[in-house]
Amino acid sequence: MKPCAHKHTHQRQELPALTERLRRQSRKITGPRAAILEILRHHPHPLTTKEIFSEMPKGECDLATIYRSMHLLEKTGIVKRFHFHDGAARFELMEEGSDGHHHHLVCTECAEVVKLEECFPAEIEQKIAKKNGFKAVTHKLEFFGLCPECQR
Amino acid sequence: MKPCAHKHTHQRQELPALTERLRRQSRKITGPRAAILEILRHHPHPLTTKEIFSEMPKGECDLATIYRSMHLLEKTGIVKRFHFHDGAARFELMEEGSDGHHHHLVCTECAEVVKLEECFPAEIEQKIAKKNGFKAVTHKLEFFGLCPECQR
DNA sequence: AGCGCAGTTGCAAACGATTTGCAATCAACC
DNA sequence: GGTTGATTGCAAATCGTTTGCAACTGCGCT
Repeated sequence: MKPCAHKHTHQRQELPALTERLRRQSRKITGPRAAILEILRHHPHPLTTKEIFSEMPKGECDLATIYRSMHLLEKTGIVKRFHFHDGAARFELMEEGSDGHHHHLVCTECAEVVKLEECFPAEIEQKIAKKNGFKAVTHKLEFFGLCPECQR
Repeated sequence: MKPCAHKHTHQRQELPALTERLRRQSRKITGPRAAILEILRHHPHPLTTKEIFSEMPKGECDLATIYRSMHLLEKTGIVKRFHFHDGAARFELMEEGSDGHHHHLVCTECAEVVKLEECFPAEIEQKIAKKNGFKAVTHKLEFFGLCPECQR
């Protein structure tokens, strides 16, 4: 996996603000959880559990703990889970308040990830829902292609 | 998993036509492969490997063989692989010639699947590709919601 | 500053989907 | 019908993830 060189427009969220969101849901701020949030704060891509694990100072916590934490963070709306081509789930910090719905453009070669503003047109989604009698319709959408670096 | 009652507009592909596509790529027509194609022919939804396996007359072939066959059929363009919410890959027969690109609307409750005609607007996809300097961009898109049956 | 306990953790074992090594078997061409 | 490389069955391995359980620890209460 090549290093990625694209620019990030995120403003990084502060750790206290993040732990506050946990605390507000009467969840404990533990070492592993703080470490995970720290890592996510410094990596503006979706990270796999394994990647988070290996970023952690010398196996500071158990893999199982990370899996459990990711479920908790997802449930409390602090991170969002994504699936790309391989089997592993990836996680990204969510800004507070936003529903976090967005999509990615992923390089099939080097796995560089660009967060996108574009989304599937709501009118068409509604039409699809109505035509088939479905309710509460959402979608999963990811784009794949060759990034500038990998096109040669 | 409830039985699904929606109407299918597919015209079913003939088995000889399917095996012919295999033969053309100098692949052998074996018992397991013919059985898999037969099962896919009669089930117009995306099926998991397990589902194909259990449709098979009294464990006629090994699970590993089905996995291997699905890779072969995918590589030769006879089936297409889909991923829905759960971990398991699903497979659907592709019509010869068509690139088979299409999407589904999946009930989150009963897993009913509707094949969709709608697709992500090509102009927007091109704009995304150009804006980020990516080439050969495609997308994965699936819709999820509550089907009419499950809305109560 | 200390207590108590529900919430958390580590560890190891269990899991489900999928892959693989290997020796036996078979489809397709001669 | 025989040859042979492709294909299969079987069992063991792998990968991502989950779980049972006993030990441990935030943090609200005193």
